[in-house]
Amino acid sequence: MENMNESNILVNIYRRLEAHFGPTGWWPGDSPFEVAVGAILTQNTAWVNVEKAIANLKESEWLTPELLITVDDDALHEALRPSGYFRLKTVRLRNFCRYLVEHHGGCMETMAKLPVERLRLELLAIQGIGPETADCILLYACGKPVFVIDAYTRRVLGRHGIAEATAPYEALRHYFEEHLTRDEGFWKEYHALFVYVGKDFCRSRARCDGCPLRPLLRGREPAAWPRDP
DNA sequence: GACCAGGCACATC
DNA sequence: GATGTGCATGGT
Repeated sequence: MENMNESNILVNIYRRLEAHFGPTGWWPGDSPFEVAVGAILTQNTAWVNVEKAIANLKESEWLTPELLITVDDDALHEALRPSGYFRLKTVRLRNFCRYLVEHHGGCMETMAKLPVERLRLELLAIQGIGPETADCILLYACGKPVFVIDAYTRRVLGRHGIAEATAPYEALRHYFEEHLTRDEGFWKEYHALFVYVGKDFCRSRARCDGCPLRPLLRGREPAAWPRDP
């Protein structure tokens, strides 16, 4: 944290968001495995639809890596249908489950014992798991200190001129990781709060009223209303 | 009826 | 390296 000014700005942003939204308790889920499943199913999908798919998996008692690998194709399609992209997500979910079973005996806690850098590379090597999904699994399912970047994060950064919203994923991740105290509980909440403020206030110019970041960031906002990266 | 939602892989230029 | 497209459903 060599640049204390930058760190202070980010901490102040967090305080504003935390004061406005309160604790988010992210990520919702009854187990690390369920969190990982949710991370895959929520790709480009509203969470409310993911909940329906996860409820289907629980109802069918398929919410284990071993069973998700072996259940019937059509049956899994139907279970995942509410979360969209169901053919794609059937494949992606199974890719992750096969990795978990073959490399860690199907145990998330065993997987989480790997060093974060190595585990991140292994997750990224799975077809269907990109940087955001990998980091959600690392942070919320494994408790690893990685800062998740998503479309909402970029939107908030762009709207308020906090950082270069179109910067590469890794550049933004490192920006937060270098300027914030390394604390996975803190980072879990911070990412969730970016999603909340991005949804409620940064979606359009018309929704800016009452944004908890406006009093703090006035003067730092870009002259032009940026488009989503 | 367009647009968006807690992305990713792949093709093409 | 940037840009475009397919993937699917449900809410606004």
